[in-house]
This record gives sequence, structure tokens and C-alpha cells, in this order.
Amino acid sequence: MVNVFIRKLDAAGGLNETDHETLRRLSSHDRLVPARQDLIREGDRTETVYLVLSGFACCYKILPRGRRCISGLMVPGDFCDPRASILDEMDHSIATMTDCTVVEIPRQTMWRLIEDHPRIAHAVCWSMLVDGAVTREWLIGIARRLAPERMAHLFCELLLRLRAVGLAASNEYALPFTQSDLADMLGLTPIHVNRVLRDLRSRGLIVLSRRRLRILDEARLIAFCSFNPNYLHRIPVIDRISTEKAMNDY
Amino acid sequence: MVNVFIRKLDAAGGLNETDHETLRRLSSHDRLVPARQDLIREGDRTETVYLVLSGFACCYKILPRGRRCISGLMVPGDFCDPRASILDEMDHSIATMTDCTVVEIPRQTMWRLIEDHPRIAHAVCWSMLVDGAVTREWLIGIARRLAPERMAHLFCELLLRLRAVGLAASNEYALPFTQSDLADMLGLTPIHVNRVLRDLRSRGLIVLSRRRLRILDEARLIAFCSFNPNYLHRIPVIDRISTEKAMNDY
DNA sequence: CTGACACACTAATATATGTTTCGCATTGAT
DNA sequence: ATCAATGCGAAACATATATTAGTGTGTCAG
Repeated sequence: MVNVFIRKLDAAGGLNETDHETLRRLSSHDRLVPARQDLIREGDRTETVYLVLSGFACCYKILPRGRRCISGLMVPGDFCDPRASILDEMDHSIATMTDCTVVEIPRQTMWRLIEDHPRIAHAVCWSMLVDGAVTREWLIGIARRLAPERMAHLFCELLLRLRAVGLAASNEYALPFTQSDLADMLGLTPIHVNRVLRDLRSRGLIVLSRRRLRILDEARLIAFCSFNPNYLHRIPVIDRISTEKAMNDY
Repeated sequence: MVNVFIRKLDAAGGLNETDHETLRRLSSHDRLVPARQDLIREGDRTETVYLVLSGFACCYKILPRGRRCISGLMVPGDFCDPRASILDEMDHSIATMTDCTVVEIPRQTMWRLIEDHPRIAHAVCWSMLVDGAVTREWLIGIARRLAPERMAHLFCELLLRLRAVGLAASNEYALPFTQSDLADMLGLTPIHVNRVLRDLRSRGLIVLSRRRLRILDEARLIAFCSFNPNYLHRIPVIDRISTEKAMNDY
């Protein structure tokens, strides 16, 4: 298996082979966690940082009426904020959504890593900033985008995030979520997620079956939701010209 | 004027008088910026960190249809992420909402400050983490809270944030926003903000007039929106018992 | 093979919020 | 004093999404 952790941090730039080796050693002691299991709960003291090597995890909170609200998604290569131990207690929970391979990194190990490896520290810092930008973009989507665009936007974001770690074939990737999961991410009801999926399908933008998402026309999907990848802070992987062309078609 | 910057970072704990002096020197060269002026624009390279000493500023983005979406609020004492210069370019803009006193801190000065003053570095780090938690809480509110609760939640949050820097009398503070501003923060239309304000007023929870918000019954307001201040990571300033009592009334 | 269960799908209805439109008050400039 | 600009208040209407209530389908334990 490719080391998604290295792939992810490499996007920040500046890592050399020694750093790669360090990261490889760090992520060698992994552990399997079954789907739908809490890794950390709101209120816990945080002593370890979690790194996801395979599968999907999420940050969530349970609201008074018992509804779950997912405030962030962790795809392979992602890890939770190593600075969290500065805070008294977690203000949200983290749980696996699918079976996951995770690495538990003790707080001290993480701090030492950052102290001793300036280039890795830089990359980790970059990753944290991107995570913040993603959260803001989700906020914006829920605040101002209609459900179909919002979902299309999520699919575009995941395409880029998964591509960055080598987990998306040209226009297709595993999307092992139930419609309820999607609802909790998008701030919708499962029923409406179903309707919106039908809508996107009938527009010929996507096909979602057997837990795989196929994007039929990337440029049109991007245009449909006015997706601007700048907040992911990566070298653009997307064919801008064809995107702009499709923009005008709308 | 009290130094709100010091008050704010003090909430992280651990600062001594020397640190206070350092921070005082840092924030001595301030500058007046009129209301509704951009400090940084999306796409800019970030060379300076902004610190707000008085007034309100916000992080925002303009969406395709020209709508503004506010993804974060800066109250006196707040500053933008000092690590931002790691990224290639800003993914959002920052603008004043009222007349503001701001301090521009060059990137290098900020890094040196953090290198040389471990306790300040710790406090800055704490502040960044809290900012992230606030963004997540806004996301959750927009996703799952109804407009009246969402607005009440914002009012509770601001009460605590302003109290922390000494800018809220027991149950009253300056709220110098237009209804349009509130709409852009809450993901609503200005018209609906008007309706919701009327609703909160008619419930006897708040009075908003002449740009000041008065909270008539703090415990009831907290109960009304199930406000849980844990995400602000401060020593609770709120009378928990009376809050829980009011919770049961609902 | 069977029941239990989770999940996908659909329809009918309800409601929170958006849209459009208008009037009024305040403020500041001329 | 007059006027435009801005913000607040409100009504009528439109619509995106939620709610409620169900049907069908695949999977898995027994």
C-alpha cells in the first residue's frame, strides 16, 4: 500500500527522503478499528493524535435533540490537530465511519517530531491550515449553497483530496457512506439527500452505486457548483480551461 | 483603555508580567481603519498578521451570485492566524465591520515573538485552537439549529467573548452590526433576521436598540438555544445552576 | 429458508426560510 | 429645507427542505 501519510504531507512541499523515512517509521505501528467506533469523545482529555491510514473518519457532535452533526471528514492521510493537547478537553468527538487503519501517536512523540524535524513541522502546520480552510468552506456551503450544489461541491472536494493521496482513479472513487452519513455532513435530512442524489444523477453529473462515485463529466460538475479549489491550497490538478468553458455553458 | 490583547491571551493561562510587557510593546503601534474596509483580500499573499484592538472585523468570502458569507468574527483582542504565511495565498478576505483600531504585525516579528517567548507561543496556539472550535460551532449552528436558536447562540457566544476582554457589562454589550451583517453571519436573509429579532424580543429574551444588545434573562437565553460554552475553552463564567434550572423550564 | 435489520427509495404534507415589494425613520450632504 | 442613501419594519407570496409514513431490496445470523 502507498503511504498516504507521506503523500499527503508531500503536498506541502519541501520534504526530503530522510523525512519520508521518519514518517514511514512513525506510521508503521497501525491498528485496525471497526466502522462506527469512537476514537475520542467530546469531553475527553486528549493524550494521543490519530492518523488515518485507510478508511474514513469524521469529527462530529451530538446536538440536544440527538442529531449528529459532522463538522469535518478525515480521509486517508489525514490526522487530527497535534496541538489539541493544549486545550483542557475535546470539544467534539472523532469516530470511524468505515473500517479504518489508524496510528495512535502519543502527544510527546508528536511534539518531538515537530521539534526535531523542521520540514515536517512545516508540512504539519500547512496541513492544519488547510483543514481550517476546509471547515470554513463547509460553513460557507451550508450557509449559502443549495443542497444540490452543496453535495456536488463535496464530491469535487473529495475528488481532489482523494486524488492527492492516490485514492481516486481518474474520475471515480470509493464513497462508502450511507445517505444518512451524507445528510449529517451536508446539514440535510437523509430523505433529501436521496432526492438530491436523484437530481444529480438525472442531470448526468454523477453515478453513485455500490459505494462508488463516478463523476461523468468533471468539468460540468465543477461548473455546476462553482467549485473553486483554491482553499485546498494545492497545485491545481484540474484542467482549468475546460472548466471555464463548462462554466459558460451554465 | 484596557489592553484587550493581553486580556485575551491571559485566558490561555501561564503568562507573567514580562510577557504582558512584551505584548504591550507589540500592540503599541496601532492604526485606525474606517468601517467596511478590506484588510486582506482573497488571493493576496499574506505578509502581515492583523490584531484588532477595538471594533469588529470579519473573515468573509464572496460567492458567485455576489452574496457575502461571513465565516468568522474578530472582536477586540482577536488576531488572524500567524501561520497563514505558510500558505501560498489567502483563501478568504478580512474586513473591518466598524471603525477599528488594528495593529499590523510583520510576519517576521510574529515568528520571532513565538520563538523567543514560549509562554506567549503557548497562548497564541491556544487562541488558534479556540478559533477553530468556534468555526466548527458556527458550522454546526448553521447546519442544524433553527434561525432563532442560531441567533441566540451567537448572542451568547459574543457575551462570553466580549466579557473575556472586559467589553460586556453584566448583560449588555455593543452590537454595532446591521441586520444585513447579522444575516451574512447566520446564513439568513436580512428580512428573516428582522423577523427572528422580533421573535426573540417578543419572547422577552433580548432588547436590541441603538446598536446595543441587552440580554434580559441570561439563563433563559442560554436554555433557549442549548448553549454549551465548552468550545470556548474558558473557565466558566456562567452560573451553571440557574442555567440548568431554566433548561428544565423549556 | 426465514426473520430481522439496515439501507435505498418514494409520496404527501408541513414548515422554515427566501423573495419581492413597499413604507417609514434617520442621517448626512447640498 | 430638501434630497439621496441607508437601515429597519412588515406583508404577501414562493420555494427549498423537513417531517411523516410508508414500500421495496439486499444482507446476514440462525
